[in-house]
Amino acid sequence: MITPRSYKGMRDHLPDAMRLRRYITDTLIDVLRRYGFEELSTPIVEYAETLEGKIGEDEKLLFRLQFGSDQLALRYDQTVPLARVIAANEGKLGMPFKRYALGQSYRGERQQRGRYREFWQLDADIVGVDSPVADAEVIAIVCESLQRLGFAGARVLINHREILSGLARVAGVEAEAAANVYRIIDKLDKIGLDQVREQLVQSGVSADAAAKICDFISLEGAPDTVLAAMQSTLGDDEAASAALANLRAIIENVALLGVAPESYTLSPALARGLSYYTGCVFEAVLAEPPMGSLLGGGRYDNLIGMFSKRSLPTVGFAFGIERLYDLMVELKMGPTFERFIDAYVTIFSPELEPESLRLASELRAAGLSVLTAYGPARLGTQFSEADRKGATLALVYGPDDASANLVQIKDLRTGAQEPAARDQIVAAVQQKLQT
RNA sequence: GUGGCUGUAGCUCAAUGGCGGAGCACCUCACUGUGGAUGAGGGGGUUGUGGGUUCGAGUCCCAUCAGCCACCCCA
Repeated sequence: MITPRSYKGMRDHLPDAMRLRRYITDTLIDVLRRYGFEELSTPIVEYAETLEGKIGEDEKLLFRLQFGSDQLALRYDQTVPLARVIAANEGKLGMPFKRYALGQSYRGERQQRGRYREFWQLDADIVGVDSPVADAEVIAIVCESLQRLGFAGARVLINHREILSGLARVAGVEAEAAANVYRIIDKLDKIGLDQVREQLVQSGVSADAAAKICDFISLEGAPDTVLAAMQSTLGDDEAASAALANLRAIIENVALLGVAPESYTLSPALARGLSYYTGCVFEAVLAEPPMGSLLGGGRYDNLIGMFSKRSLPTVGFAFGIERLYDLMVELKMGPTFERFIDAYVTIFSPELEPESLRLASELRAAGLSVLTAYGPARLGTQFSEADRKGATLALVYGPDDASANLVQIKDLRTGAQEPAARDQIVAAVQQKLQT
């Protein structure tokens, strides 16, 4: 016998889990469709060279595999494969191109809460425009989606990579040390300002520069206030000023798109790890319980250029389905899914089995989800199974019903039972389901 | 990848180094044309796995696997 075990960090999704997971992804995809996104899906396996050199230090987390002499890897996210497929099909797609994709990605991390080696993401991107309207649109989508799922308290944190670069320059940090600075300030929420200052100094940043950086990342308040304060620190840096103007435009458009002010905030400490981001970056977090970010995204204007002579500006993000799901289970959110089968057709006796199966067939042809018994059994047992399997109605066709041309329809929600004419059964069942 | 904690029935958890249990869930019956309630009965475990110490190990030791937490980093 083989021990039935699954690989660490990877989990099976049983029907109970899949109902909620499907609800989550259906809800999110519905929002994306209303914004005009189209589905574009790529393979899980890529040539290793496609993924290498795009994601930064975490490249060591790539699951690598070899088939014959082919050097392959499982995708680490869906963004890099998107860049590849866009570069190869640019002429067919028509810019700007808005895509979404639902699927697994793989990272060889040690498993922890909210972190799995196989995890599902719903990725969405707008390819081919650098307008701040596009950045604003994806942020609006994110806010709307979280609302729809019921995460009223979630907040979207927004920052800009070029503002961080400007901060590093203005503080006098060497270009090579900048990545380290981003990594440290990104931990502000977790370790606090004093620890950030300490770690900055430890990493070789001067006390003066560390103080400047800490002042900057402590900025908070309404976007206008924060932007003005940023401007006064970074005003002399040309690239940072451009980034501030860009971020201002994005924020203005987010408001125009109808997003409530309390659902997003500027967060000067937000850095995000993936090395391909070039502009605006954002993520969504929930204050309680702790779960890391529910989604993450930003603008990456140079990634497609790594696969093509011509680069294409792109902004995108990915929902973390595992985290959304785990949180919704923990917080008892989402529908209850008590009745997800329309009808269960009982089988009274061997003689009446054929007619019961015909009955089920008619209901299915009308588009209903129908279970049948797999043989005669005590009616009590059959009702019990019908209830357990989530049926709304149970149908009985017994000898008395057969001779009277009736079918008994029992509503398992209430226990009430009524007869219906055999030749009107589809309409009668549909009518019952409406109530 | 590094460090720490945990692992007993499907689930939640008991059991001083001395006979492995409870509640819930599941199955059968009371009930041969009616589920949820009630009652009676039943099935379930190599105590994650493999070694070791001991007269005796769920309990102590080592290894391993998995999960949780902290790093690292991230959805």
